[in-house]
Amino acid sequence: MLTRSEEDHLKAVFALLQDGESAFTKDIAARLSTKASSVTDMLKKLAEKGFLKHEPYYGAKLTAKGTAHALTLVRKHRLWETFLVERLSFGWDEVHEVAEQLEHISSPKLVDRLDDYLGNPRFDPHGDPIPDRQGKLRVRKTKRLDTCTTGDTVRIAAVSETTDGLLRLLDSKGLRIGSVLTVQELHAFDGSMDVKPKSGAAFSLSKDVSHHLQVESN
Amino acid sequence: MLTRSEEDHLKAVFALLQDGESAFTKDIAARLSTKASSVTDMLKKLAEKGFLKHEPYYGAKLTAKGTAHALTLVRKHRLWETFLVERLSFGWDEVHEVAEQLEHISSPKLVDRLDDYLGNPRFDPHGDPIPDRQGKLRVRKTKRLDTCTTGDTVRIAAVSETTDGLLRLLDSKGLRIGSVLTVQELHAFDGSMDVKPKSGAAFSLSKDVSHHLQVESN
DNA sequence: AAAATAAATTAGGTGAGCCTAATAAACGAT
DNA sequence: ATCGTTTATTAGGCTCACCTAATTTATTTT
Ligand SMILES: [Mn+2]
Ligand SMILES: [Mn+2]
Ligand SMILES: [Mn+2]
Ligand SMILES: [Mn+2]
Repeated sequence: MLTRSEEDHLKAVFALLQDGESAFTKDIAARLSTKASSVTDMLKKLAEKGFLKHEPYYGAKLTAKGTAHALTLVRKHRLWETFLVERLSFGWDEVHEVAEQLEHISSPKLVDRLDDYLGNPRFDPHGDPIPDRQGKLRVRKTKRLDTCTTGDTVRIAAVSETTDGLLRLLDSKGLRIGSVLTVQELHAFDGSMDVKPKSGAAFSLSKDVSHHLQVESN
Repeated sequence: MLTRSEEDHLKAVFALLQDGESAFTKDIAARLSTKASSVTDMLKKLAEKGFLKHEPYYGAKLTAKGTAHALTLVRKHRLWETFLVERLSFGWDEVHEVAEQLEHISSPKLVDRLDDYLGNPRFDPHGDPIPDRQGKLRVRKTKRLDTCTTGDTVRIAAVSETTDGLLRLLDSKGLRIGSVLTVQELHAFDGSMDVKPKSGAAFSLSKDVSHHLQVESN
């Protein structure tokens, strides 16, 4: 049985490994708003318990056991977010904090029943894939909107980095998961991009925004 | 903000005060499977924070603030139990443990949305009243089945003490909240009682069981 | 290659929440 | 009124999850 703090560290390592090769102490600390020395303590403990390998000064990698447990956390987090949005009418910018608590509720029966109750959703409100009962995570090949070029027509698949501010900005522009956009112009000066939604007038997106939108070809 | 442990202590005091005048250290300890010395520590802390008055050697009483917070916990606990049974098809003997965790999730919006989603239920799966948004607890006047006499016809209103074993025993006899029974005979020897359900054959209930059934006149 | 910088670890300390053992208070029975 | 029992509190110690400050290791710059 892992504590809430151990689970949050494990999840941070998992998230950082999604792209990079290793998860580094300072990045874990930043993600959890804690200090590097605290992270070192925790990495030692998690390594002792067999959830990860800690190579001092060279970061951490998950073991199979660690990956499996991290996937149950991700599954719970995303299922709860889906419940909050689909059933309790929360906004997609209001769920992260609560799901951060709910993901630590320990009851395998609860998770699986919730999954069925929601109709075994494949993606959470932010477009992120939900691991299935066996912990299998279906990864889609998407690209970032800021890597697209003029004329591309794409569909928004996911928002990476679900900070409330970004989500509310998207709301205000009428953008959501599934929205279809055509890139009209790129501005080298500030990296901003003019896009045109399927219906409605074109508008501009800053690099900060387009960088965090995962899109797929339409 | 109270910790999970503080909240559990507060809830124990609240539960013990329902009948008695004061909540005593040893009873709180028994209820939480902890030691009296740990409870003393916690009572001091909760008293300092203004949730209760601790009269050393004479137990604890809740302040208005303490009662209000305890009621939010009871509300959350019972709403989650209702959700688990009504929406996720849990048995009434399977929900206590999980609700014990869920009651500590901190999000006023979540509780109230859940309440609405469930249709503002007045009672939980065990027949216990659910405090409303304002913390008002509607108490019914019920009597224990073991205080009834021959010929009484009553409806089961609630099960006090929701231990899994008792609940499963009731399941096996086809008894649930709302079941109507007529008392046929009392056996002084062991305190057992013969009862006849509305439809079906009469059967016997031990004192251990009848003592924990709250009933109301039909 | 040495020096400067960045990152990580270690050392040592704190408070929360538990424990056991020792002590003190309350209370029922003689 | 005192004794013995029950109950509660205090004293002291442990682990966990943090922290700051000091030190060590790795990396980048000169
Ligand atoms: Mn979390
Ligand atoms: Mn999400
Ligand atoms: Mn609880
Ligand atoms: Mn209940």
